[in-house]
Amino acid sequence: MKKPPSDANNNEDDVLSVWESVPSRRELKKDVTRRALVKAAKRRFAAQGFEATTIDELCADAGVGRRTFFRYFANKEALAFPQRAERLIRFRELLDDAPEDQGPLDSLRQIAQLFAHEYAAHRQQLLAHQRLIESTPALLAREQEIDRDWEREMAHAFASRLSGPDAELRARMLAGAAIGLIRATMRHWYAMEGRADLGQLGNQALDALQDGFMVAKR
Amino acid sequence: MKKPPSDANNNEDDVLSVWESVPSRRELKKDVTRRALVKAAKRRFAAQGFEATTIDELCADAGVGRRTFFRYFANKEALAFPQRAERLIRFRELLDDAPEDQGPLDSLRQIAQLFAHEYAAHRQQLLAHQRLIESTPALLAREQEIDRDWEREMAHAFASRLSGPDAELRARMLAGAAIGLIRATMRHWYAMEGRADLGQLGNQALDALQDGFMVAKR
DNA sequence: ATGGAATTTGGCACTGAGTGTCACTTTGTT
DNA sequence: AACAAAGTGACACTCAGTGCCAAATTCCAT
Repeated sequence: MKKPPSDANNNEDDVLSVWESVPSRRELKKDVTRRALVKAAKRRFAAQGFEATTIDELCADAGVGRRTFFRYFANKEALAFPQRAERLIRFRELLDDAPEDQGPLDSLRQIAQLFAHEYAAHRQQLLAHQRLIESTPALLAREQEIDRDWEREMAHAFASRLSGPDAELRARMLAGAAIGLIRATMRHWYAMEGRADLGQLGNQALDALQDGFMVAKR
Repeated sequence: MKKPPSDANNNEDDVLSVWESVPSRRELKKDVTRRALVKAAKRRFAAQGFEATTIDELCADAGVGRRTFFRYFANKEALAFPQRAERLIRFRELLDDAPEDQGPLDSLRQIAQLFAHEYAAHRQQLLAHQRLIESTPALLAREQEIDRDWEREMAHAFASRLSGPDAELRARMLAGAAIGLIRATMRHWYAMEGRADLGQLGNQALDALQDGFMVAKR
């Protein structure tokens, strides 16, 4: 669970690799177990649905004790978002790596374009995943939890780029509006079975956020 | 569970009352039970916290069988939002009753001002409630579920006021951004212990949504 | 290679949420 | 008063999630 087992003696490998840990035998095995559980979940969720799948079944599939399962995943829902942590980290890095001289929304726009391409490339997979989520209240709740993670990340990144007295507040407001807007956009894309141009949708959405929702006032 | 027990014969009472049901003896009793459960929950959640409170305890407090509890509330979380349905209905009515010649965001602004006043009036109560929610993951999830209800309501109301080809999409985007923005604003207000002027915060938030988040682009 | 320390594992027992069923009671209707 | 409908509570059950502990595995130093 901890990266450096002991820093008394370092292998010579670490000299070149920039602080990337060597996949010790234990780590390898854990990875295998984790993958086995995720794989089993993937199959069973698709075949039987989320709620009808019992943790015991998954443990049996993966050849793992029931108690062990909960050392890998905090709960059944976590199985449906196995990449949650990694994705969040990546998003943070993208935000951090954005050019200093770029406005928050411009950075976000650029990142959105990147994701739009990736999503288009994995369209079928994503559609199936979303169908699972949307048919399962518990998973919808988790998805929103994930959105809050991303919102926090955005608010943090934006706050460091805004100035003024209530920069913190404005950053949080912007992040909140952005994530709400993005989620709505994604829902639309999913509703269209991923046929719409996500990059274009994203731009349209961020345009509105940037320049205002100019709603006809009669 | 159904409003008209039978429409073969109506009491003469119904002639004047505009489709308001008479609180029959059964309804009265159900109301008492419901209130007893909510009251018990209120006390115990405040005293022991949400998770440490067991449904059996609440049933004992209310003098009600365990099985009966689940006929009144779908789950333990529902106890923390006993007004959920009523509040949603009221919000819908406020949206519906908004002047025809008013832009969606202007209607929203007006409703926000109304809520701002009410929230300020019940500050202490709301702060306590929010503290409970924010200390309980399960309740946070439910709160977001409620936000989605409100978002849907807004999207529906906005869609009927927008025109153009993708009015539906723009309505959903606006609603998504609005609810995200409002939630962020509320969090700020709660974080300030409700000392900030919520009406002013709301206006500031909606200004940004209407005129755009003019973020410094260097 | 080997022994001891640290980590991982899985079995067991337990709590608590939520559901199906059914007999019993209460309320409404005639 | 009698019959029907609605509401109640007890029982039994499934399943998620947790604490505990002894056995197994991996790591590390010699």
